[in-house]
Amino acid sequence: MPRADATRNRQSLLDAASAELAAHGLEVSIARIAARAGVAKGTVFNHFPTKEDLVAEIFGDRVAGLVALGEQLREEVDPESALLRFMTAGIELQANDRSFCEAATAISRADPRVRAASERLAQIAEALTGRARDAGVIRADVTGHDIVLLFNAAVQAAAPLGDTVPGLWRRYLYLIFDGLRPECAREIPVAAPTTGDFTAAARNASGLSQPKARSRADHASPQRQGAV
Amino acid sequence: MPRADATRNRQSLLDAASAELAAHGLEVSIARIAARAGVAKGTVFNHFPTKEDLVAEIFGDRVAGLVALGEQLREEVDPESALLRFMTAGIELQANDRSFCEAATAISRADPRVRAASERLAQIAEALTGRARDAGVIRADVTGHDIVLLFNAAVQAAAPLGDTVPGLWRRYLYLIFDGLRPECAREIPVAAPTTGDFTAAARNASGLSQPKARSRADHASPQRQGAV
DNA sequence: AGAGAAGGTGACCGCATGGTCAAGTTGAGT
DNA sequence: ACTCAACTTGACCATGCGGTCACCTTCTCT
Repeated sequence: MPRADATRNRQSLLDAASAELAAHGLEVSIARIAARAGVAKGTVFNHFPTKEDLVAEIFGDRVAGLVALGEQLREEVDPESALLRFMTAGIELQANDRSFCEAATAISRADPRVRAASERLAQIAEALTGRARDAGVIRADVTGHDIVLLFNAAVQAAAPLGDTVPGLWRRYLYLIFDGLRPECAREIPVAAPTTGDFTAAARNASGLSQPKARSRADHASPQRQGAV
Repeated sequence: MPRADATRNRQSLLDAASAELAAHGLEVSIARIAARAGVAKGTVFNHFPTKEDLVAEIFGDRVAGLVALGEQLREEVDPESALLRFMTAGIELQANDRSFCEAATAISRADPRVRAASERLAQIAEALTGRARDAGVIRADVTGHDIVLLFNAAVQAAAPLGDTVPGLWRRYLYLIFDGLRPECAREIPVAAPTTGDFTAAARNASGLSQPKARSRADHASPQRQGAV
C-alpha cells in the first residue's frame, strides 16, 4: 500500500499531465508537467518509468471513456442518432485534446492497456455501425473501423482553423455523415481496412521517441553513397 | 550572379530537403538534410537563413504546383471530374509527403511566399467548386475553403494506417465526396469558414519553433498560482 | 517518540537540435 | 598564373529534452 502523499502526487501528476497534453500536445516536457503538478521532475519518473508510460496511462483512460459512452449508446433506440452521438463524442474528445490524435497514431499503440482499450473501441464502433446499417440509415459498405478513422477526418479538416473557429469540426462531421447515407452511395474502389491492418500498423508504431526510431529505420533506405 | 558551385549546392539542398521532408516530416534535422545533399551544415545556413525559410521555399513550390494543376482543370469540360481530380491531387500530395499537412498548419503561414500561394490555391478551389455547384453536381452550401480543408480530412482519416494500407486515403476521398452531392444534403448548423478566418489563423501561427512559441503563448492562460 | 522504509528532490548526464563564425578553399575574371 | 571575393567548412555554442541517482524529507507503524 503506497504512502498517502505518493497517492496524492500520482493523482496530481495525472491531472497535470492530462491538462498539459490536451493544451499542448505530445511534446510537452516532463518538466512542465511536473511544475504544474507542483512536484519535482524526479517524482514523475518515480511514478511512471518513462514519458511514454505516463501518456499511455492517460490516453488509455480517454479511450476507455469513449468505450463507456459507446456502451450506453447501444441501448439508444434510434441507431442513427446513436451513431452520430458516438462520432460527436469521439471527435469532440480529439478536438479538445491536442495530444489525442497524435497519440492515436504515434504512441502507445505498443502499450498493452491502450491496445486493449482500442480493441474494445473498435468492437463498440462496429456494433453501433452494424445497428445503423441494419436499420438502413447508413450505407452497407461502411464499417466500424471506418467510423473510428473518420473521427480523425473531421477534426483534422478543421484543425488549421481549430483555434480560430472553435466549432468548425461540427461542420465536417455533418458533411461526412451525409456521405455515409445510403441515398448518395457510389461504389468505393478501395476495401475497408481490416482488424489485421490495425495490428500490423501497431507493430510498426515504435513509440514516443520518433527521432530515435526514425534514425534507426533510416539506415535501410535513404542512404546515398557520397554523403556523410 | 552566384558562383557555379553555389547554384549547384542550392539545388542539391532543395532536392535533399524536399525528399527528407517528405519522408520524415517537419522535424528532420538540418544535419540530415545537409548530409543527404553532400554539403556541410554551415552551407545550409548560407543559402537559407533559417530552417523555416528552407521549408517555406519548398512548401511554397508544392502549393504552387497544385495551383498550376487547378488552373489546367478549369478548362476541363466535366466540373465534377475536375473537382474530384483536384481533390485527388491535393490529397495525394499530402499522402506522399509527411511534412505537408504539418507545414500547412504550423509553419510558413507567416511566410509571404506561402501566404501568396495559399491564397491563389483558395481562389482556384473556389473557382472549381463554383463550377461544380453551378452544374448541380455538388451541394450549394459547400465552398472552396471547405474543399481545401477536406484535403486534410481524407489523408488524416487514413493516416493511422497510412504506411500499412497505402491507398486507403482514396476510400475516404470517395466517402467524403459522396457527402458533397446534393442528393443527400442535410442542413449543416455551422457556417463555412471565411477568408478572414484563414488570415486570422495565419496571424496566430507563429512559426517552426513550436516549443518557444508555446511558452510565449502560455503565459496568458494556463498558469496556476502554486505551480512553477 | 523513535526508527526505518517509502518517497521526494534537484543537480546532473548524454544527446540532439538550430544556429554562428573564424579560418580555409575554390571558382572566375584578368 | 595570379588574385580576391564568393563560398564552404566543421568545430563550437546555447538550449532543451528524457532520464538517473545519491541524498534528504516525511509518512507510518510500533
